[in-house]
Amino acid sequence: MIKMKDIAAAAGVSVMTVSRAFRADGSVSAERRAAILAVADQMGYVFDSTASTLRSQKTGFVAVTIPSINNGNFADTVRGLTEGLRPAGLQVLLGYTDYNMAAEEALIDAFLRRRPEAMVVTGGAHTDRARRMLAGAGIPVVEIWDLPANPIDRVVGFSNAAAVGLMVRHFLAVGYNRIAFIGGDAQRDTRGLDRRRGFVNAMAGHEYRLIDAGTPPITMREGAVAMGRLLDDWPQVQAVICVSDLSAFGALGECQRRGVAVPGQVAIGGFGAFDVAACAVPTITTVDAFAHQIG
Amino acid sequence: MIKMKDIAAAAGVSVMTVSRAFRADGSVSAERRAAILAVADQMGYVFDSTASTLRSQKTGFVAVTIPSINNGNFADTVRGLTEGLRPAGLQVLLGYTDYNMAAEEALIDAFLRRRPEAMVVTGGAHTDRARRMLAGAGIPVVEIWDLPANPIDRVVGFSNAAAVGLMVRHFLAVGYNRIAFIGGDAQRDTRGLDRRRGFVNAMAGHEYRLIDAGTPPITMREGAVAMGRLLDDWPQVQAVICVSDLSAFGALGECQRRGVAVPGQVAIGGFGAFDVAACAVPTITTVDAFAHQIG
DNA sequence: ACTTGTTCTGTTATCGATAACATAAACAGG
DNA sequence: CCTGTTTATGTTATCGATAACAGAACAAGT
Repeated sequence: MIKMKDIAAAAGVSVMTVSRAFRADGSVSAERRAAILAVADQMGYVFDSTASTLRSQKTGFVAVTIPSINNGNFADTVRGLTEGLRPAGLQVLLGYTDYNMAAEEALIDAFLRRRPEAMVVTGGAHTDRARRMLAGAGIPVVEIWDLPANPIDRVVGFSNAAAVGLMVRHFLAVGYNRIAFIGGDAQRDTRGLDRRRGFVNAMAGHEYRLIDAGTPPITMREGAVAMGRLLDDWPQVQAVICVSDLSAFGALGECQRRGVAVPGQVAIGGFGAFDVAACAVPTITTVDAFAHQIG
Repeated sequence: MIKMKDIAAAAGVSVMTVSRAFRADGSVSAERRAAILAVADQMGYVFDSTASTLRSQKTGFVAVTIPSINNGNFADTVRGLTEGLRPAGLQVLLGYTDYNMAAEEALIDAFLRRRPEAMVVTGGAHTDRARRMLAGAGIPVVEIWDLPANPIDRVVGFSNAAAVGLMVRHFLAVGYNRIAFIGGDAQRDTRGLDRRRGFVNAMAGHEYRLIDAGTPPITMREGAVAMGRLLDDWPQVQAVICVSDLSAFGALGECQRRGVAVPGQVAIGGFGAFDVAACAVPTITTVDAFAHQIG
């Protein structure tokens, strides 16, 4: 592999001058710089940022962990991050945790070895070791999509509980009193848990049911299955709030297959303002978390 | 920041022994290794892979470019890649191109500077410079989701044209003769273009329409708009094939809003076997590209 | 006792760039 | 014409780990 030394020799300058020519900070005369870049291009040189990184202690990237890449909300957040970091010359190093705190810990560990200049993690719940690693990394840490009780460093998020509370109050105001919540089990998805908690709190004094749809992320299919169970167990249900629009869409489909009128007989709400909520017929009531702006 | 030298001093061994202890290749006696790791853990040491990378010339990651992260198909492929590379100790460095060859070139350039051990790119169409960079990088290059006429190196893909041809023949066999294709404009998404080409070829001798739904990726909303235009212009249409399940779902919604029976009056086909195709009521005919297995 | 091999640890040089410092030439102002 | 400043370039040491080589201690086989 060709390196700066070779370019320097071919261009008749020192290695340092080549290095400066690549940095484009104006400290090399214009014609010399052009000549160096031409030589480099002609020789097929590719800048080696591994060496640059070691000496300058700048990796030029920000590590980001999200629960799942197959989720339009987190994808939007990552797009926002990528766009926001680009002007600063920073790239996003992306990893996903599968809604699993142990996997998150392993990912954070692996990322920190690569010396990111900042770290963005989704949610405020982490293993103790993960918290310690993040706190001791000496870089900015941002927790997103949540409002942790004791944040590690910075936070860009919202209260998932309050957001669902809003929807519950909306449904109650419209006249639905018997409402169910479809969500995942308690172990993993803490944002989903917060939403459930928000639901339970807001439903105080009203009749409600909680349907466990399995292990997060709850898919469309799982939403449909859960909706079927709900309709079997509690036919009087007037409205359903699902942990996300995807499960809400599955629930909607199950209603349609059973001939249950939506929203005439049962109203359906979701979370996340996914495209599918707006394009479904009928549309699904949802909460927009402004995923892109979080990024 | 604490480094190996500090661990070595604290543990009373040489730096090299600490390095070996971290590699866990059995070349350090078990008790000494345990002692070193204990010291490192107690001192909060975080391995610095930027230095390791420079000396060993191994970065431990594979760079992957996909058109969009907000797409279940590519997300599945990335999951497959991540899982497949994990046993080899390799991580995925992910970037997205927004279906834009110039952006892809910039991304490939940025990735190659970081010295990935292999490179995976989606599709077989690249700028000349991107092709040259990939071919000259001295690492394995894999083009996926396509069957390029002249591959750069390795290929894991399928013929998008042939896949849509299958669906056309299926529709013709079922008795639909007037079929339309909803897809993106010609400039960017070459896989979408291939699908359109496959449609046109398979429809030879039959009446068909091509609806331009805008710039890829075609969203659910754009699919709905395109379907509206199609129904206005060509009410006799019997079946529609969309460039992906997302636009197909949008098209389905438009039919439902207009009271057009699906599949009674118009049949709808998509591409990609997204969850939404199976959960929609009625379901959407689709083609499964085995996205996870490609990864 | 001697050779050979295995296991464990240490020493030195190095990966490819850049920070920090040094210097020569050009320039400006009095 | 001199001095102080700016501009453009070069020299040296260094980032933090690991490859390559070397050697000591010990076991096993002849």
